[in-house]
Amino acid sequence: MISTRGRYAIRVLIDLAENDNGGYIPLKDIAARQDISKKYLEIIVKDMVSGGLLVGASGKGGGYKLCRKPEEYSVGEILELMEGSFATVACLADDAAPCPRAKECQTLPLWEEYDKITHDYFYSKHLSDLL
Amino acid sequence: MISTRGRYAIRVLIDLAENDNGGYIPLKDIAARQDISKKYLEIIVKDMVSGGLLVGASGKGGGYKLCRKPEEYSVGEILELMEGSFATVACLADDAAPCPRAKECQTLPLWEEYDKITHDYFYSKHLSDLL
DNA sequence: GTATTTACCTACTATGTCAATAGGTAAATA
DNA sequence: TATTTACCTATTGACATAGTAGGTAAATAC
Repeated sequence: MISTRGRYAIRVLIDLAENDNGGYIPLKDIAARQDISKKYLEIIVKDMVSGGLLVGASGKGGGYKLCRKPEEYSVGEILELMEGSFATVACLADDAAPCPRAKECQTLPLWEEYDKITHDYFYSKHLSDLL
Repeated sequence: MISTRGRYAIRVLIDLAENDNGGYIPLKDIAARQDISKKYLEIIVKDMVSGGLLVGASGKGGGYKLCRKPEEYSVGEILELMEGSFATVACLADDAAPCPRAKECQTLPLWEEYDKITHDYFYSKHLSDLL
């Protein structure tokens, strides 16, 4: 299940793309337009900055703006950054302990194929497709 | 993320299919072979019986057995029963309150398409494919 | 008809994650 | 100097997950 972290991140990027005026856009405005708690968005946006999805500037006239063109953001990259990974079962998560049953596990290929479908779908979609 | 409820349910069905001897198989044996807590499996298996995935019989010689042929179980049906639904975002869950933003939401089609891909994938796979 | 084996039932619990909130400090501009 | 903004640390309530504990009811074997 994709959480608010990933979903809100995408909405922030859409908002920034559609309200782009060349300068920085204050989080207050984004939060108001998107009807999301500004305080909660701060946490999410902070991770987006450190993850290289956008840049921030403090002080008057500050705010956030995109650091790439919308077609250069894949949805998969955004979700993977915000959700950790989109592994659909625990044993395929990035930080999972190696499963001792993996070799003979009859369900593993099912999850692996689904993970691949998921990966391919979200990496084929870009921010520009959502505008 | 698919939880142990759905994953263990599939493993129980695989175990029953592969150890089918025409009669009932005690949960104790399934739990031992699959290395899953029998107590926890009781909860899962109970829901599988009430959901029509298998039948149980009490007493000596009792246990569980499949009530259909393996090719008549779709993975999608199993997961949907055990996980509630496999909606990938909260606003598409079966019990979700209608989202006031749905009409103008620019991300909704992204999630809807992914939900459809997920649905189609899991309903195309059957227990017989996993044996 | 008693002992044994099995399913089936209700309740409880530890742990972790999610979705925030609270209350600040630092930086940049007017 | 005042204002606006990002940025930082800590805390919280609600809920889900993955179990555990301790029983009762049903069916068969002897």
